[in-house]
Amino acid sequence: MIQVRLPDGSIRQYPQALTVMQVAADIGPGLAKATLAGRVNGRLVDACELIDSDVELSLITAKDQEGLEIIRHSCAHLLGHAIKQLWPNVKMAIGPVIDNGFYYDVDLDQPLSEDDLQALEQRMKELAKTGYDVVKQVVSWQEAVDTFKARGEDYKLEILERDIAQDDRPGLYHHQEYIDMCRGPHVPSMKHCQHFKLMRVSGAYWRGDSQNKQLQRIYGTAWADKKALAAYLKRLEEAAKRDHRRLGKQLDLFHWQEEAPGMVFWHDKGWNIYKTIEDYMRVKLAEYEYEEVKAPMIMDVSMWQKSGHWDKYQDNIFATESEKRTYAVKPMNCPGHLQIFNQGLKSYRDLPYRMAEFGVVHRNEPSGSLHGLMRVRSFTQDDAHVFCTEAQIQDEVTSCIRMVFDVYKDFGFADNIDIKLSTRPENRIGSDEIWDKSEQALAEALTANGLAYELQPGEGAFYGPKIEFTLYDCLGRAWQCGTIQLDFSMPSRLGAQFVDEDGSRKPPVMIHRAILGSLERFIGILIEEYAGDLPLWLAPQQLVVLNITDSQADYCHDLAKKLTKLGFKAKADLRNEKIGFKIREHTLQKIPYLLVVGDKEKDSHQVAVRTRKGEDLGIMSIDDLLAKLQQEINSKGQQ
RNA sequence: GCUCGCGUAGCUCAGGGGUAGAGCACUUCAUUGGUAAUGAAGAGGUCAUGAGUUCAAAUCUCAUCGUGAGCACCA
Repeated sequence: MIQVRLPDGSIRQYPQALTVMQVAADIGPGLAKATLAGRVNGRLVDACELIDSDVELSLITAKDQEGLEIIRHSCAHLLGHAIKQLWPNVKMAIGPVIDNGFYYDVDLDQPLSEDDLQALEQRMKELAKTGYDVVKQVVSWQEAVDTFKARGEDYKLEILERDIAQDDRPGLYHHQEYIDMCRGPHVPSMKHCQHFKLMRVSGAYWRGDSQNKQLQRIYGTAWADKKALAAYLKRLEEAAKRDHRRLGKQLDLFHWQEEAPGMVFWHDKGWNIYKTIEDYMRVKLAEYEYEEVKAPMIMDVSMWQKSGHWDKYQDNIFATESEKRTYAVKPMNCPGHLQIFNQGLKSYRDLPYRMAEFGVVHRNEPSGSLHGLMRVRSFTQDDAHVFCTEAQIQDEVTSCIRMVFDVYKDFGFADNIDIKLSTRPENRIGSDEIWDKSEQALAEALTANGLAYELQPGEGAFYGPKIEFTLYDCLGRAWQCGTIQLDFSMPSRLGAQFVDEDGSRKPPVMIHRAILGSLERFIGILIEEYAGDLPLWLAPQQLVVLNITDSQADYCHDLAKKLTKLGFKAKADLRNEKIGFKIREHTLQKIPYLLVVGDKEKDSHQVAVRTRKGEDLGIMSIDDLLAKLQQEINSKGQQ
C-alpha cells in the first residue's frame, strides 16, 4: 500500500502507484479541476507525476503563489505556441516567470509591432480557449537534442549543450504541435491560462551579454482570474500617477531640457525639498561627528590616473582642456578627500577621521540608462570617507549602518529597504588577501547588527566590496541609495599615511559611505513613495492662507508673513477667485494645510483649516495651529 | 550604447499629403463669491532639428537630438 499524507494530517492509502492528479480526483472532482501541480515531499512536481512510494503531498492550485507562478510559466509556453503559428521561423530562447508575469525572448528577423503584439495575444486567447491538455514527456538528453535540431531551435540546443548534463532527463512539454523544454511544473491544461495580457516588446541580449545577439523580449502579465488581472492593470495606472517625472512637472519642482540631458533644472519648490534634506543631513553629520569639506570640481587628469578611475571609467568621465592640460570633472569625491587628509601629518590619535561632503559629481552615463531623477549625469552625493585603522573598521561600519537606519526612519523608510552585500568584481585593484579581509569585515558588521542581506557576488566596486541599501520606485524598480564600501587600496595609491603608536607610518583604511546616496535619486524615491504628498517637514510649501473676499486680504497677507517669520513655508493667495477654485488649485498642488479666512475667522483671529486630503479640521486659533504643525514637523516621516 | 515606440500651443492630447485643432493655463473685462473649476472676450504654434520624395510634407523616407519601456552599463 502507498500512503499519501496530506497537509491536514490525513492519510490516504492506495493499492498501487498513481499520479498527483489521481489523488486530487480521489479527494474530489472540484479539487481535481483546480489542481495545477503538486508538492511531493517538499518538491514541486507536475500533476502527472507518478507517486509510487509513501509521500507527503500538497496540491497546488491558483490560490497558491506557486500556482500563480505555474500559470505564468505556462503562459510563456502558450506565447511560444502562438508565435510559432504566426511566425514559423521564429526561434525560441528563454521564457521565465517574473514578478506579475512572464516574458519570452525570441529571435525573429522582423521587429514586432504593436499590431503584431495584438495579433499574437489574440492567437494566444484562441488557443487557450480550446483548453487543450498539456502533455509532459521526459526524454533522454539525446532525444531532446534530436527534437530541437529537427525544429531548428538553436537556442534550446545551446541550452542543452551548455547547461544540461548529458545524463539528465529533460522534460518536454507538448502544447499540441508546439514543444518547449522546461524543468516545470506546468499546468495540466490550458483551461488554467485564460487571464493574461501582452504588455510590450523590447530588446534583450542573449544570455544577458551585450556581445551577443539582441533578441526581442515579449513581456506579458498573467493572473488566476479576470478580477486579479484588472486589478493589476489598475495598479499600474495608479503607479503612473506617482511617477516623480510627472509629479515634478505638475508640482513645479524641476524640469529637463534637451541641452542638458541627464541634468536637472531645479525650480524653487524642488530646490526647497533639496535644501531641507541637506540641512537635515548637516544636523545628522554633527550628531555622528563628521567634519564637512568641499573639494574642487575639476582636477588634473593625473589625479584620476593615480586613483585608478581614469583606467576603469575614462568613457564616463567628462574632461576638459586648458593650457595643454587635461582636467577631469570629478566623478567621485574620494580623491579630493584624500588630498585634504594628506595635508599635515596624521597620527593614529586623529583616527577615525570622518570627512563629509555634499559632493557634486558628474558621470557621463550611457544615454539609454538615464531615468528622471533616478539616473542622472550630474548629482549630489551625501558622501563621506572615514579614515581609520583596521581595528576600528567594525565600529565605524556599525556606526554607518546605524546612521543609515536612523536617517531612513525619519524619511518614513523602514521595512521597504533591502540590504545587499556586493563582493569582488573581475575588474579590480588590490590583492585577494585584502579582498578576503574586506568582504569578511562587511559581512561581520551586518551579522553583528542582526541584519539579513542578499549576497551579490562580483558586484563590488573596483577598489572594494560594498553594502548597498536599496529602495524601490512606484513600479517596484530597485535603486541603490545608501552604500558602505571598504577600501584598502586607494589610500596607499594616493599616498595617505598616519603615524601609528609604534612610530611607523601606515596607510589608513578608508570607508566610503553615503546615506541617501544621490540626493536627486533619493528625492525621486521620496516623491514616488508619498505620491507627491510629502510629509510636512519636507513639503516645499506647507501652508497657504486663502481669503474669501478682499476684506480679509490684509489679514491673510499679515498672517502668511507671520507664519513665514516663525519658520513655516507659507504663502497667501489673495487672487480674486472663488474659494472653491483656490481650494481646488492648492489641493492639486498638494499643499498640506489650507487656511481659509473669512470675516468670521478674521474677527476672532482664527483660521478654518483644511488638509490636502480634503479633511475639514474646523476653526482653530493660530496658537493651536502652530502647536499642531510643530508636533507634526517634529515627528518627521515617522507616524 | 542596443532594440522598439514617441516628439503638434505653457500643460494634457486629437489630427494625419492640399493654408493647424480641443480642453486647461495665459491676457483683458465683468463678478467679492464660505471649502475641488464664475462668466465673456482675446492672444498664442517654422507640428524637435536637418536632408530627401512630391506640383504640394506636420503627415511619407532617411539621419540627428531628446524622450519612454526594456536590455547592457551603474566607481
